[in-house]
Amino acid sequence: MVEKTESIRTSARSARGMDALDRRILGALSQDATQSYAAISEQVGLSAPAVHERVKRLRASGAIKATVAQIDGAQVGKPILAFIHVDTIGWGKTREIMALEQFPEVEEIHSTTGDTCLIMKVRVASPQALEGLLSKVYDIEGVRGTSTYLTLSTVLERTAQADVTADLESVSYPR
Amino acid sequence: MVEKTESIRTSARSARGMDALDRRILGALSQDATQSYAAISEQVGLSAPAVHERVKRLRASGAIKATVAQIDGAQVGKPILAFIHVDTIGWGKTREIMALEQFPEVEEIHSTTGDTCLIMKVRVASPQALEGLLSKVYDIEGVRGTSTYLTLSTVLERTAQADVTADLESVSYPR
DNA sequence: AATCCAGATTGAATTTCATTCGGCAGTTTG
DNA sequence: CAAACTGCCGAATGAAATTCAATCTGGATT
Repeated sequence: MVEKTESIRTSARSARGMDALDRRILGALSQDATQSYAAISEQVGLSAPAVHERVKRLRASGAIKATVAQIDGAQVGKPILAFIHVDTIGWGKTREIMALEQFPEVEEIHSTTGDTCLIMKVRVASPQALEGLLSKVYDIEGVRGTSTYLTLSTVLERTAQADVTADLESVSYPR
Repeated sequence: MVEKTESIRTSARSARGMDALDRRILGALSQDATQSYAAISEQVGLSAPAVHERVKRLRASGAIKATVAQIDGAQVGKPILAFIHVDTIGWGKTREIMALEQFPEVEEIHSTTGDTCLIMKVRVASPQALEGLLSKVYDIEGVRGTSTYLTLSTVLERTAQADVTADLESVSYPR
């Protein structure tokens, strides 16, 4: 019986949805993850242990994928940010694409619609490094061509994703 | 005399460069910023207060731009990730581009080279939301046209930037 | 060449914070 | 209607961040 209740409890917990308080917590953490649970609890109107419990759940469910430090690329010797569009023939070549993960210069790889099938976001130290990276891409079988867009300036860059403005009125403040 | 020494001290501190230990600390924090200074100190071969001192400096210098939680877009109701290329006529229209920052769906805006002048990374809840966003872009004066690339799957997504492999041998371990 | 000075590191001390525990209210289930 | 479960709060505990004084090292000045 004990095992049965535990399994039911677990499934009920994982099936639980996300409410406005969770989204507000995510919004706070997506802007500054260094603030204490006490500070967040004041913003969302909960106690610190309650916030901690929810954050733990959000981590377990994968809603919070990771907590990381954002590094200024220019200060670590990689001032060049570029987007590379890769034109590929057919599919099933993802194994070789995966090999690009070995290069720390590659920050993102997305499979997309459109005439170009792959979009890469790379950050390199020099034009030579970019050239070397492009040659590696060309070596991949099935790559028809590439288009590179050098970033001249970054106007906006943020990670905030939780939309808080939707249901603020549904938040219940205690006391 | 006293004032002179102080000014020299300040300038010397801010002009201080970044060594291999700083890069290793950045590498650790860019992968997981929740780990304690004690854990990082074991990785880099320093004491915990020394690591803390360096991290504080890295924050002040801007090398660590922020520490944020990475949110799973799909779990917060925004499953659609897309890149929008904006073709603009001339320049000086950045004021109106800045207005796009008001939309939480817009995560990044880069001014780039190539036939398209602007690359945007957006995360929206629905095709309708994407359509609404595109109509806002079209309303901006000087926008000639746009190209949208829907992300089918994200192969790689990371923030690690500090290159550690470069100068490991130059790291000096105390004692 | 020797002395002095600035910066960095260390280990200990302090304080803040994360984490756990018991108890209670609201809600759902049987 | 009762029982159980979920989620919250307040207090307590443990660990971690943060500060401090003292020491060491490297470099510049005299």
